Amino acid sequence: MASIASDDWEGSPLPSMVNPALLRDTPATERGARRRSELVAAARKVFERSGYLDARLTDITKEAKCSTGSFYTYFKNKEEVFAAVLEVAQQDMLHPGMDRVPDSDDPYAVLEASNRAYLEAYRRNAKLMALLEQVANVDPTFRELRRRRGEAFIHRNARGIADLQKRGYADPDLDPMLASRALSSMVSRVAFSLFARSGSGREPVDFEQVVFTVTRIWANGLRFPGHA
Amino acid sequence: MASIASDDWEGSPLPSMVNPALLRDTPATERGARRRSELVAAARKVFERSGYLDARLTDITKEAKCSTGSFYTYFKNKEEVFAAVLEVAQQDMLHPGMDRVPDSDDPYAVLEASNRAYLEAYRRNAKLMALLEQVANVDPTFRELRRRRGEAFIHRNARGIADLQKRGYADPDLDPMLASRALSSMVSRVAFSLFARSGSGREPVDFEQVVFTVTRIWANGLRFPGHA
Amino acid sequence: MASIASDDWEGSPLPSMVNPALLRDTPATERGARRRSELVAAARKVFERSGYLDARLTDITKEAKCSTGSFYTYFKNKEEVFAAVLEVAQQDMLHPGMDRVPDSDDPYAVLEASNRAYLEAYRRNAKLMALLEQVANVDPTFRELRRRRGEAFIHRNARGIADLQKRGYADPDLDPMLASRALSSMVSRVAFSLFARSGSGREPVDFEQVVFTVTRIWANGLRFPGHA
Amino acid sequence: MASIASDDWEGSPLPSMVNPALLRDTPATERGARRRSELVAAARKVFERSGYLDARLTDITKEAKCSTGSFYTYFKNKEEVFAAVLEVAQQDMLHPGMDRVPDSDDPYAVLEASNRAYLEAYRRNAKLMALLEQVANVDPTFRELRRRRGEAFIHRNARGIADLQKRGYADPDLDPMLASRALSSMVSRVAFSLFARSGSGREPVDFEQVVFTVTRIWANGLRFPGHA
DNA sequence: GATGAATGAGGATTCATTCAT
DNA sequence: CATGAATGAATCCTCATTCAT
Repeated sequence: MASIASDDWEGSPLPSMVNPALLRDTPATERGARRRSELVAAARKVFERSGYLDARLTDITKEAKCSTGSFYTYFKNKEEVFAAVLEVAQQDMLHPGMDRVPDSDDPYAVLEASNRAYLEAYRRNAKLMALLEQVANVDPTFRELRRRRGEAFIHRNARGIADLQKRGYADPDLDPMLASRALSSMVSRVAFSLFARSGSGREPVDFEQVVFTVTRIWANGLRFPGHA
Repeated sequence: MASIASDDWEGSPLPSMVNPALLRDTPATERGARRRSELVAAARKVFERSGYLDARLTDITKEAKCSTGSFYTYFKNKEEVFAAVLEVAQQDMLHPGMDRVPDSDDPYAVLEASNRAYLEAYRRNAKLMALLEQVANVDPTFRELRRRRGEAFIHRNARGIADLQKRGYADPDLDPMLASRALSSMVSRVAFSLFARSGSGREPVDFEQVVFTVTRIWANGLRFPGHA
Repeated sequence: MASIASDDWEGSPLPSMVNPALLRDTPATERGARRRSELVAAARKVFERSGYLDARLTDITKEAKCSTGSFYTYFKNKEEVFAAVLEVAQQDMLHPGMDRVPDSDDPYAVLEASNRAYLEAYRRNAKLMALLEQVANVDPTFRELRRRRGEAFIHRNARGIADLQKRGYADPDLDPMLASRALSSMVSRVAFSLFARSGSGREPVDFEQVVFTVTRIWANGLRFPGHA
Repeated sequence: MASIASDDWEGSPLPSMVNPALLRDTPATERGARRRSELVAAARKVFERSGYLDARLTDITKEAKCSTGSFYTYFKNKEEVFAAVLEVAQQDMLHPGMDRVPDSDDPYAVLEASNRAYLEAYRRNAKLMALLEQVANVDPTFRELRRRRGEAFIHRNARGIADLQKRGYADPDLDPMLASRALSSMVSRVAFSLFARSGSGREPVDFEQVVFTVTRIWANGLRFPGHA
């Protein structure tokens, strides 16, 4: 039970996070590769600054100091650059500290480490996650992407829960799938509301306490044994 | 502890769900009132069909069988009709079955009734909720509206949790505010993912089981006593 | 046998020459109708001046002294204005002098009158015909339009030829359909090459001689009797 | 009277069908020659597939498996490749069976053989002919090319007709030039409408019957003697 | 000679909002 | 109050051609 959030895609088991149909061939020359990177970086900057909808293609090219045409050498449209931005971000979101998770027998410890890793990654990429949320609510392609990712997590966590139930470590009355959906949603949503939202007057939260809280509720919720 | 979800606005304590600044005076004549209603109904239909962004004002006037100009007699812009649509929907979202909630001493029963009422209302207005989600991610006004509503719920539920803790009915190690945020998020997000998303291949869920699951996890999560 | 040309649409039996799908509703107000007419007139002028491909929508609106947006109030795109231009032109192309055709028993006289009427109409609308030729070679919609018109004529003339054959007035060895195609093509193509082409160094032709020639060849070709 | 169609260029008396100004020097190396051929072949394929206007230069280079830059080594622009394509096609259009035409005294036999040869060549190169038609209606250079060719044919055939008239074999009332224009147009246009148009629901025609029909009408039209 | 990345002018189209009738 | 025509700023995208490598 190493991943814990739904509606998200951290720890994706797939080689590429985004629909490969949205990605085209790698540039042939090195100059091309460099230019492409510049565009992706510029796009991320612009997206994070202005949001997906308000980002104009010319903003991106201006930021990348290149012509409009060059943009179209590498991407078909805004959707496609955004996919590329996500693709790059995936490197960072990919269980970066998962190795630190003790493969111990203590389900609580595993859960906590897992949650911490997830929340850290989320916080690091908060703006991008907010962006994804925005885009998913606007572009069917990314809505579907988000949905599929979420379901994958829910299924994975559901298997973990079923396993715990079998071993007598979790409330047997709960439907694993539904419980997984509820708990996974909880984590991802807490992350979103605490990190992703550009807080108007949001007071900073104690990160460790967030980890503790979601982990504790998760454990309690399933009735992990031995946590008086 | 009668309300349970965050990021949402069911059970709003405020007289009007939406920023009053967005609402203008009631039309003088009765014909005016009727025309306004027709426009709001048309707007809701169009919004639900096409989404907020893709809805054109002319779609709405066409649906309402009136002229473009008339629209501006009653609303300043898209934002304002959307506020009016929400305003109307609030009638239905407002704890419609809250009366049925037994004001018993059993926190579990109260919680379950509360969750059921929330989820029922959510399901009834699923399309509109999805819409609000979409708009909130696009229009700062509604983003702020959603945020404030959510925080209000979280605060209310947090008070309930603190109270239970005081009475020895809930895990004293949890921070009431954070726990509330987590659990409230869980419910609203489960509702969103099950009801609001136009599921491509979503299999229908057993509504009662959803109620049971979120309630059970909530109770477990807080360690309600006496639920073997 | 009153019509004689193929690949063309003079004397169309249909109420509207152009695909009705390309035409939208009539403007509601009179001002609208006027504006629409102005745009159609402007479009015709621009098309004849610059050709279909080189005509920019802004040229048309500039010529009509109205804004870009107004264009789109009445037409969806260039294709649609062009259809409207054709629609208007049809009034003039429609057997304008057909009444003068003596309904005599003399097939030759009928044929000659028919050819004269056709060629006159063609000459009057020469620029537009050249335009249609150009557009048909570029836009599938109009290619199909031209084809259907042409075939209609060929069929009609084929019936006339078959009738003459039955009455012993025409070479019985000829296949009516193929003969019709050949002769109809001849007339329309002669008209095109003499009138429609913006002649660089074209010397003017004697119109009556053209009428005589195509009629004579047509009659000879079918072996009308009695024309020593 | 060996050639019979106008608006076309079969049987060209000129060494090169296209304006020599459009053709540049032969490549020096053999590799260069091969590359050029590949480009021409690719261009023809692309033009026939997409039409002249929709053909992008990159489509051609992609088809030829070479770089954009290489294209410009051999051609100045689209116009120039198209000229090269025509140049190559000319080999095939050149009266390939003209030798088989019996140089008999029977004008009808000569005419029939000539028509057959023309129609065969047209059918073989149908797509290219449709293309030329398209380009001629768009590009002044090729419009002029087509016109000049057509006029050359008309003149040649007019001389033939005048000769027949002198020998008492043809209707003396006809103006040779106009009659030639009409009859030549007939043949080329029949060929175009039967072979060049990608027929939506075009039923296949009996080729020999086409030859017979146009020949018979031509002969009748001029009043060849002895064809009861 | 070959390559393919870079350029950027140019045109179509949308739709919220105004205002004359 | 109702109507619906008029407006035009604002962007996206194409693709022939050039030129550095």
